[in-house]
Amino acid sequence: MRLRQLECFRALMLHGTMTRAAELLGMSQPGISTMIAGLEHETGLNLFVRRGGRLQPTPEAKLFYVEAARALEAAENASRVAAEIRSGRRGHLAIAAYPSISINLLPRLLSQFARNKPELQIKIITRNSATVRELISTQQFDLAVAELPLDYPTSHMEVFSYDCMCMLPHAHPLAKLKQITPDNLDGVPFVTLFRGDPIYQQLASAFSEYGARWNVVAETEFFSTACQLVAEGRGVGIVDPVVSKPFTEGLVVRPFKPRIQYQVAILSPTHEAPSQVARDFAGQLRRALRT
Amino acid sequence: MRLRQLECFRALMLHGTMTRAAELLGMSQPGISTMIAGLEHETGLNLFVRRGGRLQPTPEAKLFYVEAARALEAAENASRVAAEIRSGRRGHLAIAAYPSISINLLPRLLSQFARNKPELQIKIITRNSATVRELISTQQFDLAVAELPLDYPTSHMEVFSYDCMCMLPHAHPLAKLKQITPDNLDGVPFVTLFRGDPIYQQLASAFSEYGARWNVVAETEFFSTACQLVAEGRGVGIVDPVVSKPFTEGLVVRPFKPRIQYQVAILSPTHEAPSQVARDFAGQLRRALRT
DNA sequence: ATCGACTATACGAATACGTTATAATGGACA
DNA sequence: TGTCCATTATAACGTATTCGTATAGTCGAT
Repeated sequence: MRLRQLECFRALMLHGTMTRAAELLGMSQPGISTMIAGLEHETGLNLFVRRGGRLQPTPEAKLFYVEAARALEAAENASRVAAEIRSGRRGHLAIAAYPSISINLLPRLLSQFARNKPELQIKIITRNSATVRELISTQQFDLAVAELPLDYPTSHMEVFSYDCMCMLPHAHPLAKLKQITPDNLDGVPFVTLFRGDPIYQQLASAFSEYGARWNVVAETEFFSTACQLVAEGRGVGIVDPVVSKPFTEGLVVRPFKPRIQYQVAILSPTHEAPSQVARDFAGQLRRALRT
Repeated sequence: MRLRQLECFRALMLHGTMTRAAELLGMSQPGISTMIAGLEHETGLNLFVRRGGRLQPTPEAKLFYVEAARALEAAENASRVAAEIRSGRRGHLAIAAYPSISINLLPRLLSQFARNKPELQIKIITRNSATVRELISTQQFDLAVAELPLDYPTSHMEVFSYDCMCMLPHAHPLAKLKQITPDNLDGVPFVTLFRGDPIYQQLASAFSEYGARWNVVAETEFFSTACQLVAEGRGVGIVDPVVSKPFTEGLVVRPFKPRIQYQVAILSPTHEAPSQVARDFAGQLRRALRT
């Protein structure tokens, strides 16, 4: 039993004559005739009685039609779903990300990506970078974004490195400088990430290298929190130029020397091949993180 | 998208390798390979990644599989239903019949016919012969059984004629005769059908022809009722030899002269072709009525 | 009787299907 | 490292299916 036969059968049942069914399916009348003959032969049912040169569906045809239509619809549905999957309109996209990126950049990118994809199920789970690393290794997510370094390296990792910028409140006197160095900040109230963070360590050695006093007045977990403190005038601070950009609105941002490196990475599952949607979105994410 | 492709896809998803899928479907491995390649090409989906010379289903394949399996099952179901229809295991059989036949013979035949046909829906509607005639002309039934004559003739009518027999209570003195004539029954209490019935008229002229006194002590609507009265010893009567046979158990039945003719007919819908089940059962019925 | 609308059959070309033979790939193991 | 084993992919080829055109047959209506 072939789908084409069922299609012809349905058209014939719906339109009464082979000639019209043929028009509808864009094929010739003899084509329909042979299709129907084949279907009758294969099913062993007399689907039509030829009376007066016309076809009349038998009771068997009416019974069979119900199932035939159902099967056709299921096949057509499968086709449609294939198209949806292909175009990324259907599928699921579970992303694990560390907090800073999942607050603003990720949802912004995702909602743009999901436009025109009504059947796409999106999940964002926010965890610290270590947990993200674990989640992706247990294949629970299609894509993950974590800060480096990770406890142990992963294959399928795409790294993005940034040089952190110095951020100052709007009317800060140092805003006139093109570039900030630790000696400019000697004794200036400073908002930084926590002691355990690589950023903290890099800053500490930068200040000691320049022989400047690092006056830490606040430690935060995220850049976004630090940005808010700086905006409130609590001090100056340091921030990455891309992921945290949305939080530096209204602040003055200047290059910082020496280089304070901040790295994030896009991680993919190792054992399972990533889905097309995941690859597509990874592309979007890559473009955004490269900027 | 062809069903065969979906079949191969399913087998491959379920069994992991093309080689095993091929075995399962009774075809060669290259056959599966080209089928899958065709499916991937037509749907535009990368269903499998070739890694390490093995196939690994992509997330897209898993999504698509759900719909593919559904479509396949629907098609297989249609096939199965076709087989059921063909063998008469599925369908409906609505029969209109006049009372005498629908009391015993029809249900007996039907239940025998419906054995091994679990999905066959049976309907028996009992009406007098005139109503039966109308029901069948309005195409409400697949088959009808009515007594003749009908008010107006119908095409697709198969007539069965019987010579009525005389029935006597068990120990009746006339039981010793091989054949009964009206003069044997001169003045004998007689149970007959109603005055409007052709049987009544035939009996009346038979008795008058033989110059015998017809002593009608009871009029009934059905032969079956008459039989019961005769069994109770209320009198003798007349009965058809086939349809009413089940009711003459324990009675003495003898040929009657002159011929009292009783006719029934199997009627088929005129406008619509009868279903295969209807034709099949008509055959059973014909055999039973001919006996 | 002829026309019009329809279905069935014959035949040929393109496509699909499924086979065998064979190449290519990669993992396991000595 | 090389060899064996299991797997997938490709090529070549015969057969079946599909669908077109041409044409014949059938029936009802005018």
